[in-house]
Order: sequence, then C-alpha cells, then structure tokens
Amino acid sequence: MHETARVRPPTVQEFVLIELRKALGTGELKPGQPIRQEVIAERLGVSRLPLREALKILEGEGRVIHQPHRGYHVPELSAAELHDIFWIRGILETQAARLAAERLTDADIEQIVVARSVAATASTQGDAQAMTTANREFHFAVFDGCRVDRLVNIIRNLWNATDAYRWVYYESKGNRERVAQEHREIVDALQRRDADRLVSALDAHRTHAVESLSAFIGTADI
Amino acid sequence: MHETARVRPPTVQEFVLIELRKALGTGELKPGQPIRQEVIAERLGVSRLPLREALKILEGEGRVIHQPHRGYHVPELSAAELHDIFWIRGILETQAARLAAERLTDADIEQIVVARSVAATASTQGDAQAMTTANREFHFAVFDGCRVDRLVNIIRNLWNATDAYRWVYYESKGNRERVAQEHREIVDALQRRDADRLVSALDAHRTHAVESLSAFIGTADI
DNA sequence: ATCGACCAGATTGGATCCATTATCCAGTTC
DNA sequence: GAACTGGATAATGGATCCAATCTGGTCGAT
Repeated sequence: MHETARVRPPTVQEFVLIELRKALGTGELKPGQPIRQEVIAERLGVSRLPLREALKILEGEGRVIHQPHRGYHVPELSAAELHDIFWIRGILETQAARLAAERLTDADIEQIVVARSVAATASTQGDAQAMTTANREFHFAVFDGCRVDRLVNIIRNLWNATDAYRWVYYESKGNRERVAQEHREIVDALQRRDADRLVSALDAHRTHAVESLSAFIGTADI
Repeated sequence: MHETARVRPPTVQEFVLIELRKALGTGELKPGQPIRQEVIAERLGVSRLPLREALKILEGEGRVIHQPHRGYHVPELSAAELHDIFWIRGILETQAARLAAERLTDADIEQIVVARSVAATASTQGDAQAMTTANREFHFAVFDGCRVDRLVNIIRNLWNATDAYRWVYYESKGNRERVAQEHREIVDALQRRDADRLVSALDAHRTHAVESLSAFIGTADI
C-alpha cells in the first residue's frame, strides 16, 4: 500500500530495521518505553522473527537494551551520558573535520553546498522529520570527506545514541535559525579550506545542541 | 558436559554469543571464512535460531558481515583499515589515559598491578588464549579509570575489530617479552601518575603492535 | 493491615517446518 | 569452444507452534 515499489525486494529484516530506525529517530519509540514485539510486528505486518533479528542488530549497536525474558526498551540518557557523548563527538569530529578540510574535492564541496540548502529548505518549512534527515546528510557529507569509514561510523553511532532526543532541538524556531546560520559558517570555512574555522564552527554547533538537550533532559518526565 | 553449574541459566543466545566471541578471538573463526549456520549450531548443540540472533548482535557490532541469502562471514582487514583502527585507538586511548591518570584510585592501581602480573605469568607460560584475555583485562582496567563507559566501549569495539589477528602478535616470544616490558612501563607511569609518560607508553605499545600485524597482513594468504 | 505464597495471563525464548534465494553444473545454442 | 539457459542442490529467510519465564493480582497467614 505505501510506496513499496522496491526494485530488488529486500529481506523483511531489512525492512523492519529501517522502520525501527525511523521510529527511533522520530521519537515514535521513546526512551524508556518497552518494545512489545507482538504489537510492533503486527503494526508492520510481519511475524515476530524478523523483528527479533532486527532488534538484535540494534542491540549490537547499543540503540536498544535487552533484558532476558523481559524484553527490549529504548535506553534513556542521563545528562552525564549526554555530555559524554558530545565530548567524544568533539574529539572525533575534530579529527574528521581536519582531514576532510584537506581531502574534500571541489566536487564534494559542491555536494555539501547542495545538502546545506536542502536542510535550510526543510528548516524553514518546519518539517522536523525532513530536517533531521537533511541535517544528518549535510554533516556526514562533511565527515565523509575524511575518507576514514570507520571513524565516520563511530561518529554516526554517537549521533544515533541521541537520535531519540534530537527532535526536541528542532522544535524551537530559534534553534532552527541558529542551526541554519551555523551551517553557512561551516560551508564557508570549507570553501576557504580553513580547518581551524571549520573545527570551531563544529564546536559551537555541538555546544548549542548539548545545552538545549541537557536542559530538556534535566526537566523531562518521559 | 563442561562445568555448566550455572547459578542462573543464561539464555541459549547468550551462551552462543560467548562461544562465538571466543571463536573470533582465538582465530577458530578466521577472517574471510564463511559461517555455516547449520555446522556451528550442531557443534554447539543448539538450533539455528539462537545462533542467528547471536550473529545479528555481532553484525550490529561489526564483528561479522551479513549478505542476504548468502550468509555471514568474518570481515577481513586490509592494512589500511588496520592503520585506521590503530589511529582511532590512539586518539581515544590518549584521552582515556589522561583522565584515568587523574581519576584512578590507589585501590584501582593495586588491581592493575595484579592484572599486569597475571598477564606476565600467562606470557611466560606461552598460553596464547590466557594471555590475550589477561592482556585485555590489564589494559581495560587502565581505561576504565577514565570513568566514561561509552568511551571505554568504543575502544573495546576497536580492539574487537582486530581480535581475529591478535594471536599473530603473541606467537612471537620477542613480542611477548616486549609487551611485558611495556606493561611495566605503563604501571610505573600510573603509579607516579605521570600522564604524559603513560600516554607515550601506550603509543609505543600500539606502534609495535601495528607494525607486527601489518607485516603479517601484508604477507598473509588467509 | 502487611507480607508472602501461589495461580492466571501475558510475553519472550527456542525448535521445527516450509518458502525463498543462491550456487553449481549439465545441456544447448551460436 | 564460449556463453547462455535451465534445473537440481544446498543454504538462508520467515512463519508457526510450544516451552519457559516474568508480571500482577488474589488469597491466606501472621
């Protein structure tokens, strides 16, 4: 009934995995909330088995927690863990950005410019889902420039860990505008290939995000 | 038939997962080698299902690769990937070590001293399996001192990624002796709480390991 | 009234069976 | 002789069923 015109039919697991990631990103699956296998499986129109296997992958990635005979749930982040994540991100993203500033081709930078404007459009339209996606693609287009896949994947996992809270940040119009401005700064630094400016732009970007999010987590009663 | 006097019977998945990790660490499951589910399941005396779920966790951790309808296999590392891993380890372990040098209690350091001598004993006895385990415990006793679980887990995953090759390093008596000497240096730096010396000791340690391993990978015909 | 044992419903864990897909090889065609 | 097609075989993917475990509530005893 949906689009589902898949050229090559993926396995059901893959389909379920994609849906679960989506649900984790949109906040449909909220931190702390237990995951009832039967419910999800029925909602997706699949049996429990491929769901269980998809959940196992997410468990390996740390995106869900499993307790034997009790089930899966989405991990909740403390303010301390949130700070840890952003601290580690800072360490790794700095390295990735410095390499990227050297290694990105002009064509890559063109791509990044496009990704930025896509994100900006989504932002002004206030579509949270589209914006988080576009925002991710923009940033990872930059990180990919470091050409160290394993590093980029670690950074991606760190982003994933806070995915469940990300929508909070984008709900505020002020934050959205600030993000747009910071993205312009990042693109500008890249175009001049000024690694130091790029790094400090990214630092500022993270700092603002962590401030908003920890304020939310501090007061949240999820 | 083995010990199996488990106080609380774990689930079969957990048992299988432990066995698979062991097999990945000892080189019983070699890089590039396909994993035949039926074979492994029968060898462990379980059905395919818990095996499949355990493999999914390892897939999420990146320790096995899955291709739909073709199966799982252990990833092979190129020399470039090996360098990437050790480079990222360097970045993160340096941070962890600096924090640990501040935060470890005297009691923690006592524990580390014990862990070092356990590793040294295993080393002189030439028991590769015991040595890799003891070595890991020694190093992670140090890293744990940083008190940032997520950072330690990322480092652990990076170690895991080269687990399949680790035995190579310990096969040489010369390497074992060098490791023992470097461990003494690490402990000494910790006892003086000299972060700089600790960091450079760890750097040297990694440099030696990556040299041996990339020499092996370069000539390997696995 | 509180605490514990115990029972029923719900949920997850595991085994078996069948469907689907990939691989390999023989046969055919150009 | 090389390349393609078709089918047999073996492996993986998925569904269903049953067993084991947890949860919540009721009953009884202190």
